Order: sequence, then structure tokens, then C-alpha cells
Amino acid sequence: MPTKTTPHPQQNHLLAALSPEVQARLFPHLELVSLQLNSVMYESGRPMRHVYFPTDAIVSLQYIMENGAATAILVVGNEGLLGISLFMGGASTPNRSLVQSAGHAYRLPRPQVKEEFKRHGQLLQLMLRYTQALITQVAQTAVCNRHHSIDQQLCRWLLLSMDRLTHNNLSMTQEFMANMLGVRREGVTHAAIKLQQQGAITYSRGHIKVLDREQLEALSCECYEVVKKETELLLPYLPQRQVITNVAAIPVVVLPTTKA
Amino acid sequence: MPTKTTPHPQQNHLLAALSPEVQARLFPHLELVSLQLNSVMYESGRPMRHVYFPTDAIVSLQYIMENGAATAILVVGNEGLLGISLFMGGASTPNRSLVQSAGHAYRLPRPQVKEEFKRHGQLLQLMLRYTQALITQVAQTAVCNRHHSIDQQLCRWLLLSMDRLTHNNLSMTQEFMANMLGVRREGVTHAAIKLQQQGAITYSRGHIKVLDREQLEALSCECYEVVKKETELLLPYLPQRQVITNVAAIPVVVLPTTKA
DNA sequence: TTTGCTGTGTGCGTTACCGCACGGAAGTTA
DNA sequence: TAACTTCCGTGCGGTAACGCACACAGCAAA
Repeated sequence: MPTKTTPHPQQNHLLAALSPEVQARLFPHLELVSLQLNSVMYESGRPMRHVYFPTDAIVSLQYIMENGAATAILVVGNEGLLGISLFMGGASTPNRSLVQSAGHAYRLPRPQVKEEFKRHGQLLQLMLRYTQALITQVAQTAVCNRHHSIDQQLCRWLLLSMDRLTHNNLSMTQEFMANMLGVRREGVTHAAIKLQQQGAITYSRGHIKVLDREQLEALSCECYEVVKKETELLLPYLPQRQVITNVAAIPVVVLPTTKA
Repeated sequence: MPTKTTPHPQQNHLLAALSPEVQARLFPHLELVSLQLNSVMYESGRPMRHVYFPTDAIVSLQYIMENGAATAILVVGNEGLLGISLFMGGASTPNRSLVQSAGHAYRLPRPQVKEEFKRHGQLLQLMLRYTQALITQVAQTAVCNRHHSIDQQLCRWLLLSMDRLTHNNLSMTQEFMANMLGVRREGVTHAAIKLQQQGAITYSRGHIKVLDREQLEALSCECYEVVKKETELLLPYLPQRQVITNVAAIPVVVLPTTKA
């Protein structure tokens, strides 16, 4: 049952940017989904049945290598959506989606996505623009992996996460972060110690708190800014006036918890 | 003036996959463009006026960092197209397109792209599927940059290039390749020596010849195969029956040579 | 209160790559 | 044929990250 804290669809920037008419058409089809920390939303190669619009959750796309090592290539939060292959053409992707920060998402079933796609309206335009921004983020990840230090990449990662949260507490172990960045756990420990000594963050046993965001930005590489600017260019956050929708009527779906 | 060696539009897999009707509608608008080695097609942030469909040229997308260092994030040949932002939404991208192997491309002006987009037909579907494959390639580049050695990456790079050529000679210096991979020139030298000693390639002063493709595949990392398979899944190369078009009537445009 | 588990700190040898400097070989121009 | 430019080979010291091993600290269950 939805509680008082039930997130509103418009917390997702893409859904919020839709005109009232489109919202009125689409919102009745939305399902609210609760996303548990560390659960896997899509497994590599599996077919997708929904497009997910996160409201307060953060999801990472990782590639799992043959030897089992992982690397995150993308972070998705309330600025975007998951499941681009549903409208881009393929049925699946060779990536895994892992919930990096617990929360919720609204999902739209495949048939409605297809139908909206055919209408050739606002949602299609938004989805494509978001996809373009996504490409920029993935490309910049490639650049960052090539040229920048673990310290810089950790800062970038923390910033990417902060941008998608309303608070400044992250629940993730250093082991987890190492997996995301595709580096050793000790490497993250080392970088985290430095950040803590400088007063940018504090942390303890799986809980990180960002104290000085500006310092993180200063210590991060250019990659963070580049992606942010490009995204703002493509998708300026201009929500329509709030539409009253009967959110309480929307049932909450809890995904089966497939831990990584 | 077009010569006997004028490439046919259908050498591009995407154009070839279009039905005769769509070809008949689009081909009259195509312009043949000659692409010179090392010339820059798009400069980062500049607006784009055409979508390019390479026939026998290879173009690389690079990101140029603030300190001037470069890294290639994508290779495009006759399997794809350049200028996705024209239909994805943005007017430009933060990347540079550099001609990595001289040749030709057919280009479609922006208005025709937009119009075809609105028709919601074959071309749109193909463009989106290609974009999906492109994302896979970029993502895998990120993974590769994180986890694999220069040796492996060089092999991958050579294979990516070979797949887009009808011969097995590449014209590029080690300096150039180093720029593409985002590593030192000496690193490429070292890797190339090993490959030559193993009999996989020979090279001399800017000319590389691949002798043993299978060996390259064996020495490369999994990244090459992953992208190839995913691309074949998304875009099986199924050209329509040849349509006779009056290729000779198409004027050749030579791009102003803006060297990198 | 002990036992155990999970998360974090640390040290050590190894490796891959970097930055730099220089030398030489293959072409190119005069 | 001599001077020059471009491209490639090599050596050397420095550094960032790796793999591994282990110690310890916080927390929970028994």
C-alpha cells in the first residue's frame, strides 16, 4: 500500500517535462516499483518488459566481464530512464542494471511504450534526447577510465550519485564502489582516506556522508562537468505545472530481490 | 567528376538495407563526399548539417581533453553512420570526427533526415538500431580502457578497422594509433613489435598490413567479439536486391581539408 | 562473552604504463 | 649527395595500480 512517502511520478524529470495531456494519457498506465539496494533489475541479455523512470532510486548499468569483474558504465536516477533498448530496437542489452541506492521508480509497460513511440510525440523526443545524453555519459566514462586516477574517478562517482539524491548520505561499502569503478577495494580505501582527511566526506562501514561538495568538484576531473553541461543542454529541467493525479491509486510493485 | 571507382551507396550497410521504395525516395538527395585521411569532419560543439553514410572510409570519434590529449570512443565505417545527434535531438556533440582511413561517404542533408524521421519508417528504425549498437561499442570501449592492456587494445583496434575495409592495409602511423587509443606512442611501438614478431602484422613508416587475422582475434580481449555479436544481432546485414540508380549523376563533394 | 562476520587499514613485491631523452632508419627536398 | 623531416626503436627512472596477505575494528548472533 502506498504510504505518505509515496513518490510522485513528477519527481522523475522526464515524466515531469511532459505536457498535461500526455501525462493524463500515460500516468494511468504507470506502476510504482520499489527498488531494493543491491537488487538486479535487468540481467545481461534478458528481455525487457518495461521502461523504468526512477524517482528517488539510483541504478547503475554495469558490464560483467568473462572473468567476473564488473565495471559501471552509466548511472541513472530521476533525470532519466532505464530500458532504452525497448524503444531503440533491440530487445535486450549486454549489461546488468544494479540498484545502487534504494528507492522507487515508475514503470511503463512495453505496449504503452510502443504505442507512445508510434504517436511520435513528446515522450519519444524526450527519450531520444535522454539517450543522446546517455551516450555522452558513457563516452566520458571511457575517457575517464583511460586518463584519470582512482581519486578523481571516486569524486566523479560520488558527485554523480549526489546529483540524483535529495540528501547527502550514500549507503555503499568500499567493496561496492570498487566494483562500480572496476578497481581494487584497497584503491578505494586509499582514495576515501584522503577525502576524509581533507574533510570532503566522512564514512564508516557502508555509510558515506558528503560534507563538502565543492571540494569534491575541485578534486574531480573534467569528466563530471562535461557530462553535466551536455545533459543540461539536451534536457533542461523544465517541469510542467503540477497535474493532480491520483497517486494513491497506484499499486506498489516490489521487484523480486535478485541480489548481485 | 565521378570515376569508374565511384562507390555505390549500397556499399553502406544501412542504405543497402532500405527497401527499393525508400531508396528511390532518398538516393536522389544523397551527395557523394570524398574524405581525406586525417581531415576533421565535425569539430566538437559545431552544428551538423548532414548525416554521413560511409562507403569505404573509416571515421573515428574522439574526445579531446582539456590538456589536448585525445581518446577515440568509436569507430564508424560502412556498417553505420555519422551524425546521430541530427535525429536524436541535440544539434552537436562534444566530440571530434577524424577520418582514419581515406574514402567516401554519402551524405543526406538535415531537412531530408528530419522529413524521413517524421515518416517514422525504415530509415528511422535503422538509425535507432544503429545507435543502440553504437552505445554498445562506446560502453565496451569504457570497459576495455579500464581492464585491458595496450597489446589487447591495439589488436581490438586493428580488427575494428579491418572489419570496415575490403583490403588489409592500414595507413596510419604509430603516433596516430597512440592518439586513438589514448596512450603513448612508445606503448604502441612496443605492442606493434610483439605483433610483428609473432607474424600477425607487418608495418613500416605509416603502413600496416594484417597478415594473420585469426591471431589478432586470439590476442584481442573479449571486447571485440562482444560488440561484433551485439551489432550483428541488432543489424543483420541483409541488403535488398540491388537497385539501379544513376550513380554517375551524383556530384562528388570534397570536404575542405581541416587537418587535426 | 565469546564467536563470527563484515568492512576497513596496511604493508610488500610486482607490473604496466608514463615522461623523457636520444639514436637511428627511411624517406623527402634541395 | 647532402641536409632535413618523419617515423620508429630503446633505455631509464618514476608512479599508479595490482594481487596478496594479514591485522583489526564494529557489529550481531549465540
